Amino acid sequence: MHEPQLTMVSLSFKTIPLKKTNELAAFTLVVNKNFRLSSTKKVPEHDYIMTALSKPATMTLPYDWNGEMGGNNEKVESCLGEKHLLNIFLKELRQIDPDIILGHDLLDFGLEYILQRMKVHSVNGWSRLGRIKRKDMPRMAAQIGLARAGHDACNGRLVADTKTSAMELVKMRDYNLTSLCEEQIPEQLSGLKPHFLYACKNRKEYLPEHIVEAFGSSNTLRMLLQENINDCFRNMLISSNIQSLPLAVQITNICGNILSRTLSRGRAERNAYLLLHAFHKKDHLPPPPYKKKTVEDGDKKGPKFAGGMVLEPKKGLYTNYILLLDFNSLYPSIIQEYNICFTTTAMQAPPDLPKTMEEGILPFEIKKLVNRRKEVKKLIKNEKNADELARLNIRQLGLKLTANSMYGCLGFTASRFCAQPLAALVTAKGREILEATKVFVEKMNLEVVYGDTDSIMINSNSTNISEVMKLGNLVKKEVNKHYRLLEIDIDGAYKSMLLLKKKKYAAIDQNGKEEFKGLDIVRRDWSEIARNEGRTILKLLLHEQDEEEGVRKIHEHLEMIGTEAGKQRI
DNA sequence: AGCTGGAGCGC
DNA sequence: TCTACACAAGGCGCTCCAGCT
Repeated sequence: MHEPQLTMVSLSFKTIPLKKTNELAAFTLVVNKNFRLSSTKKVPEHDYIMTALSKPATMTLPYDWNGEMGGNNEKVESCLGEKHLLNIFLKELRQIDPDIILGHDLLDFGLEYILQRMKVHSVNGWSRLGRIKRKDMPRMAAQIGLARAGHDACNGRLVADTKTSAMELVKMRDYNLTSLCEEQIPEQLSGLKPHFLYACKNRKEYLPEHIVEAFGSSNTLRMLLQENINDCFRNMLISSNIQSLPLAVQITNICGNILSRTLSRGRAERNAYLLLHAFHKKDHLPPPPYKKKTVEDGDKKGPKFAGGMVLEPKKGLYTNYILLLDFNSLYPSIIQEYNICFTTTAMQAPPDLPKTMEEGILPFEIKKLVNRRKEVKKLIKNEKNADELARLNIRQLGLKLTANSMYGCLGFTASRFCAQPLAALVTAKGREILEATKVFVEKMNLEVVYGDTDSIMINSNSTNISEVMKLGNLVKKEVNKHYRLLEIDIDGAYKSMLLLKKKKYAAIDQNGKEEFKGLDIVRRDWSEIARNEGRTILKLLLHEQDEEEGVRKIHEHLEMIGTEAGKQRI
């Protein structure tokens, strides 16, 4: 089917303090009338920009304000006050009639806020936010403790929220717009001017008092509005960099759910749709929807069943190669290997393996996802066209994410298909497999130094990488003999490793790449200096093959830090 | 000294 | 046809720290 051309607006706005709340002071809409949801293009396109500014209740506009941005003919629509501004906003929205609204933190804040301001001024046309004419506003957070009314009001349009999408797709410390710009806007992009990209990457944060100050002169006001315009482009750049829209389309195609919900809600609902379709197709009655039996049942803190196994680490500094093996997609594989399903397995504790030979619906669906991904990967190998390659890559990612989220949803009490006995059975088999692998590897006269859930680390007692890989291949071959489709693979080899505790280690791999896991230096609750110095010291230790020499260098470095700190230079 | 609860990681 | 209700939401394992008895 031909993909439709859609209209997208990127929305950004600024507010200014007013009594106990904030008043809407300005907004920008960047409009693109040729947007394609599946496009993997990295350079955003737009047709025009529209900016409007109001004279806030507590402010005056600069005496020489002429409503112009200067330079490139960008006009600013100047309004008499907030209500006027809101009406202009609705008028524009009506004219543009966007299919997609893009912005940062729109779902949990932005849209709700705008709706709230419309309510304050009793703005009549509020339902123009969406595509259904409505009389009564949906109830808002202040009334019922929820912040989804703004989204609800945008019915008929997709809301693409860079914060929500980034939280799902990329691991970061903070998801505020400034951090997203730093980390998710590329250094360079052919087709975009470097200085513009640089400006987008380095966002200027406006605190409420800075916004007030910006109204002091035409120049500073123009700078404020320019930043607001840039925020629109920033969101476009971030969105295309994390590819949240094409990925959402893929996931929605895979699961058969609703696109707007892929963009706004959690993963359990997508899984539920996939399974409901699967049950229906097989003409099989799905299990009754899971309902929490008691309040404690769902809300009680703490684990409801046992999870993965963590092997006791043999602590220490290793300067031989440590071989790293792990099972490919352990939990999805276990579901297939043992035919674990609602239709095959008794819901009981302790759980027991199914006796039936008939393939369950859950393993069948996972198998389909895995096989489809294999097909896509095959295509990727032979594809030369960059656009098509990007599209295929998104597709395989969607398939992988969907397969991997199945187990999580089995254990999730709010899921339609919550089945904790099944989740418990999956993890029980996982523990059994890891333990058996450890015992088996030790029987090969090899030393297992650590392992977590699906991985195992073996001391190779060798400093020769090709020898180590040979050993790895041997272990892999032997372990894989035990299973029908479960598969262990070589993940790499650590040239040196400092193993401190469960889930805490530092290492350098065969290619010189550093890995720091769980240590204080990767935790944000430690000061920057402690993290940096810890890192420096670990590098000294790991890169220095001679332990004594490493320790000497560390002492030297710490002396230096102590002296510098004493002089208050740090 | 020992507990509990949470934050923030790893998988 | 109208009103009230509630809409959020992958899992567990392992330190480590603060706060308490």
